[in-house]
Amino acid sequence: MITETVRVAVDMAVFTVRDNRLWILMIRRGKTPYEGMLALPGGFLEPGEDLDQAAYRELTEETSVLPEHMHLEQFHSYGSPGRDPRGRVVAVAYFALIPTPPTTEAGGDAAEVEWTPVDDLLRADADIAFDHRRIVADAVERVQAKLEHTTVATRFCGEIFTISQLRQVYEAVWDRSLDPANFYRKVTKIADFVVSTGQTTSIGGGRPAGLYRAGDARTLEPPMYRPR
Amino acid sequence: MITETVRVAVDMAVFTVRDNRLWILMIRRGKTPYEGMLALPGGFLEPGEDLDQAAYRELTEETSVLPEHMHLEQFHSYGSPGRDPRGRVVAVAYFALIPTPPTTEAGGDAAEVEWTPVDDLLRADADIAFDHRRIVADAVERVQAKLEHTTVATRFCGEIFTISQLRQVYEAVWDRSLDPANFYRKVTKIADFVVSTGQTTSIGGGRPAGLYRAGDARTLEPPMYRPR
DNA sequence: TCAAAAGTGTTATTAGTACACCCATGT
DNA sequence: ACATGGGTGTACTAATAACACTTTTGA
Repeated sequence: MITETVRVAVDMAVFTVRDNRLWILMIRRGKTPYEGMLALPGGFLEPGEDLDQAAYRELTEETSVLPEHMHLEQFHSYGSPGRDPRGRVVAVAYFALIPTPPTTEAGGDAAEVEWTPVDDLLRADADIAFDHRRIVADAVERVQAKLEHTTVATRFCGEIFTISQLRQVYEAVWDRSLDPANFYRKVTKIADFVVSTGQTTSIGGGRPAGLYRAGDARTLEPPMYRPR
Repeated sequence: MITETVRVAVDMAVFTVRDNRLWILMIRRGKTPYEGMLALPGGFLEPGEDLDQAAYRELTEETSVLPEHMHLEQFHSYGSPGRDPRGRVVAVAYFALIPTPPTTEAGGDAAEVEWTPVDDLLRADADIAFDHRRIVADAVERVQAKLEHTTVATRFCGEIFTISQLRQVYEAVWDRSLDPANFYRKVTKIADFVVSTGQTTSIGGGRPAGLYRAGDARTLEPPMYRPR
């Protein structure tokens, strides 16, 4: 049988929500190929390492976020023969959801890290390396679907948040505006999605909002269907 | 940097529906490791080959089914360091949905091919090689979810089918019984899910059933939510 | 007092569920 | 005639959407 050297890489699509928009962490490439273009952070699988471990390692090389405050999930693998001009690379792609505001750590390449609004990035004019435009688009779709029947939206918020902030997460990811009243009722009625802390906050005018933290539920019962 | 030889394999979870049950195609292993145990069909990625191409090649080595009558989709990759005792193997797993009754082709290993009901296979007593029990379980979950908002259930039927046969597919995959009357109305109301051929059939007693073929829709609007 | 955001009430519409009942065939 | 599955009617229930309205703060 003919053999071919294949390398396995892990590519990360790291998302956060800020200013009512969905942002993704990209790297400005400093060397060929695709020098000067935007690419997803990532790296090669190391000996003895699980895929999930590699993804977590790559994530912590770029950001400082505790495991319990984020969501990390594999979503697709990419292996077209020509996807990397340097050789045969199969990329296992992950997405991560982290709270806002994220702190970008000085990990050697820190100066090249760029947070970018996803909608801007996916418009045709952005220069994106490799097949990473497709990977980003796939990741966004997966995250949108994930918010419908899981509780991962809370991973975009900090430990404590208001229902309004949670709604802004849904609005940013789905790119749709939602009725605040109906959203409030639905979210607070779902068992163990959010739990009240009893405290209130008064940032940004208006009646103070109740403060909540993420509950123990991992799936939404019933789901939050996005409007069509 | 330390390098390690990694091989990329494609593993296939091939499903069909027969006798109101979901079946999966497994291989009885003829050599070590895991000799005599059941494993998913699969093989290594070949030079210059895309992942989807490799999956399709593996599928046609085991079954004879035309691309337009099946559904083939990647769902997860598995890369634990110890998952294959022969060395480092990252497996990209696909599921395929093919019509019933499937014809198993004589592909050299034909004698070792075994169609197995999924529920039997996942009961604890079955001997399954590698991490393939987990892969099968993941595949089943993905297929169940897929039937909710896509039209792939029609890939289990032949070119022409009755609404009742389509319902039996849903019942087998979801392992739940559905109300025939409500199912009929819902399915026929969704635009381009199924289209009537104008013909009827009279297999198995009772009033003859209308015959339908799959429509052009790929997503279900509205979705078919499985009962909780 | 006014603007603004939080949260509650109310109603109309729609989707889902249960099940009675008629239809069209083979035996 | 009767059993069998195909297909229609209909009433009940639950989820959704729209929006008026009250509450509680800062300015």
